[in-house]
Amino acid sequence: MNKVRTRFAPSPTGYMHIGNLRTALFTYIIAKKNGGDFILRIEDTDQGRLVEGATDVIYETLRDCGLNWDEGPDIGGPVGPYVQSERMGMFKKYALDLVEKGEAYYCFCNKERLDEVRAIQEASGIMPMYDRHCRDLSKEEIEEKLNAGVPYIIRQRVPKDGTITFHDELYGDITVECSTLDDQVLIKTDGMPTYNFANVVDDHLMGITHVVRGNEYLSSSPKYNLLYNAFGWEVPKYIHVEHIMKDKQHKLSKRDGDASYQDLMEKGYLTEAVINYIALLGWAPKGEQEIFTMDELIEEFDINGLSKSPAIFDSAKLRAINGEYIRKLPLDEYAGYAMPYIKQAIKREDIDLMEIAELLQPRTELFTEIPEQIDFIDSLPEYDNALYCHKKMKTNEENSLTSLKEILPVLEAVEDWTKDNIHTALFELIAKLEVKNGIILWPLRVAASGKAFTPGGGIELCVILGKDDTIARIKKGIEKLS
RNA sequence: GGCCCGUUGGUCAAGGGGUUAAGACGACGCCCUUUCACGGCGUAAUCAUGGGUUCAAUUCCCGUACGGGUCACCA
Repeated sequence: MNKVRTRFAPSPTGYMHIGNLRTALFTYIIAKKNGGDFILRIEDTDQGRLVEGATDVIYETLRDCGLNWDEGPDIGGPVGPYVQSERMGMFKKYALDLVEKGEAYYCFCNKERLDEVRAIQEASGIMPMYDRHCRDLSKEEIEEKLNAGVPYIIRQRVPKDGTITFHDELYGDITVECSTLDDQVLIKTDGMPTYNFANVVDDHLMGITHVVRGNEYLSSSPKYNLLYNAFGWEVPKYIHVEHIMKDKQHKLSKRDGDASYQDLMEKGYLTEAVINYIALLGWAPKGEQEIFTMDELIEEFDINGLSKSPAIFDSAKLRAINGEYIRKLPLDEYAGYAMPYIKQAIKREDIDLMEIAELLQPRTELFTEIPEQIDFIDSLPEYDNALYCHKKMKTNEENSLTSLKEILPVLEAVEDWTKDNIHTALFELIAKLEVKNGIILWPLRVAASGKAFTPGGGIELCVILGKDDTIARIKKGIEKLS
């Protein structure tokens, strides 16, 4: 049995769409699961879309994600070149070979005639298709036009009737009528191959055994098969994967700023979490485990778990997975990611940032949200007295005022401002007053932060803010409530 | 429009002729906790629809609706 070889063949657009990344992931996993090779081929023949530095985006993203290729433009390999623009010269002879076999033919129709034919077809409501005007030209006619230098293209000679069946590993056998298939162009007027033709030839020449690609190619697969058959080449295994959608109707799109790997990185997601999440989008593991390392994914992956319908991208789920990854991080590593965001919100210098990081870690789902979580530390925000009212704590503005007044002298009396000492002092107060913890601690939190939700409780806030600031904020609270 | 593919809770989805139709996220409730979060425990679903086939269909077949894809000398 041949060694498994898969390929990822992106166009360098300067942008790594999340759907493409997922295709790359599955492609990589299928190769590795079978002990095979993962090949990177850059399809850069669309001059119109060429973007400076775009290939680097592909390299960086793939490397970040751990999708390391065994052969590719930068590292070479036995079946290079791996950049499609450098392969352009080699296709014509394969097309000529097909002409020789009667599987393809010269077509001398010019653009004008083609447009005309199409216009008529559209007007009469039939599917636009080449009318096969040049399909049966005699040898002499062809000779003559060739000698006269008439521009030509080469078209595939699709059978006029009968059916063609191809097999997809996920969808099974799919059969279509040959009569619905166009005599597609293989070689263009400029002598260059069309995408579909180049793809078939490249995949064969590179020994690709499993073609993993987006579902949009499902419809053109019959033509691919016809081509493989015409050459007498072995057809690779096809695995068509469904799209990732924004909602039921719309694909994830560039303009919404949430469709690329880079977008997600900017939003504060971890690479591992993104990979883990997109693996789960449109693929279901056998067991109940959901968090996977790359090695585990390779181990667990099974084509049968792939979904045949589009999946909607759910950022809430991604957040949750991201949070899980963040919580598992060792504190120093967490701090490495979080510190820039912490520093963004905290400018005062009497704060122990590491302590903040520790408090923040179990409460972080997105690094980018850190600043707003801790913006109360530098300066107490304006807040509404309504915050003092908490039904479960049974607090209201009145008893909060009383509590703050009780708290003030107690905290002022704390000499050594440590968590333990503050804790002891406050709980002695709670015992003395014979009230529930929340009666004292909820007002304290609100007065200290001006927020209902904070990293850490009232006591932690006291420690972070320091004695002077804490006292000042309590006084402010008393003032507001009076 | 022709052709191809699909349709299980708000989302990702398991399952696949007889089941209490998994699990996760989200939501809600409770417990734990000095609040939030974390953690723990719960609650919520006539499997798009109409016909068959069958003792029995969410699972098989056909139609309908809805959604997606594709119909270039673009990749």
